[in-house]
Amino acid sequence: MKSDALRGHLDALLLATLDGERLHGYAIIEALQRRSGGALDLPTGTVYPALRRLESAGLVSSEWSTVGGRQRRTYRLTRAGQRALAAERTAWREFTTAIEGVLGGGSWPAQA
Amino acid sequence: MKSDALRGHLDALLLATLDGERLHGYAIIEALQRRSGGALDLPTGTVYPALRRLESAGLVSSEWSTVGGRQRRTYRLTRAGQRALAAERTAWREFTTAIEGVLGGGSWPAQA
DNA sequence: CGTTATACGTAGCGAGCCTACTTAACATCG
DNA sequence: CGATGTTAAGTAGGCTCGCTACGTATAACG
Repeated sequence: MKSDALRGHLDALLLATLDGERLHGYAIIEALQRRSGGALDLPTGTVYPALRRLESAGLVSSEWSTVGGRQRRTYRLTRAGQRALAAERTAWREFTTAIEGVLGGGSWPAQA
Repeated sequence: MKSDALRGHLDALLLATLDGERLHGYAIIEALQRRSGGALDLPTGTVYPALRRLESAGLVSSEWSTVGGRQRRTYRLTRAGQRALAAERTAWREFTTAIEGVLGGGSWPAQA
């Protein structure tokens, strides 16, 4: 998978991963792998800064917890994050509809 | 529509637009608007350089034709371009499957 | 004690789309 | 005939954002 295909959709992925559960960064990466059937394998250098961005945008919040001596920063969605997630899902549907309108028919059977 | 959502999918759009018909740049932009239901309104500064890239990659070829004194560069898919389009369509399906695996269920009903 | 896995993080690069601009022919209106 | 608008093609430069390449630290395992 081309890596710039993700452009503009990363936030939606992260928000969706945190929908309904609290996870720390490393676990988010693993959850993305699992849910995408192995297609998404995001490097830490992609995910951690993105989580920071989301936090400073007020869409997620985080807490430090020390588990077995290791520091883990656990994230969860804020109220605004849940709203943003809903908006992202709508935007995703509009986006795929637009692209598939073009990719779709190929020779394009006019109005159908 | 966020403009960077397009990132990495523009080539697929252009190739698909040229699938089965020969168009010049301006007409490609109009065709994209039409087929996407108005959602895609790409500026010339996006489309023209992209077409040049595709041409130097051997995926499209172009011919100058002078219509009423105006120069029009008409593009069409090459054989390699048709193969690339098929690959792009497959990649698109994989991409959306991956994203929807994450966005999809929300609280994620495990295996279904 | 060395290596691997877990876990977090930053600096800087690069691809690629967009903004802003330029050029040019023709049509229409005043 | 000059001005304005439409069709048509193009380039230069900027900016965003994910990625590569690092660096840090603890625990587990041999």
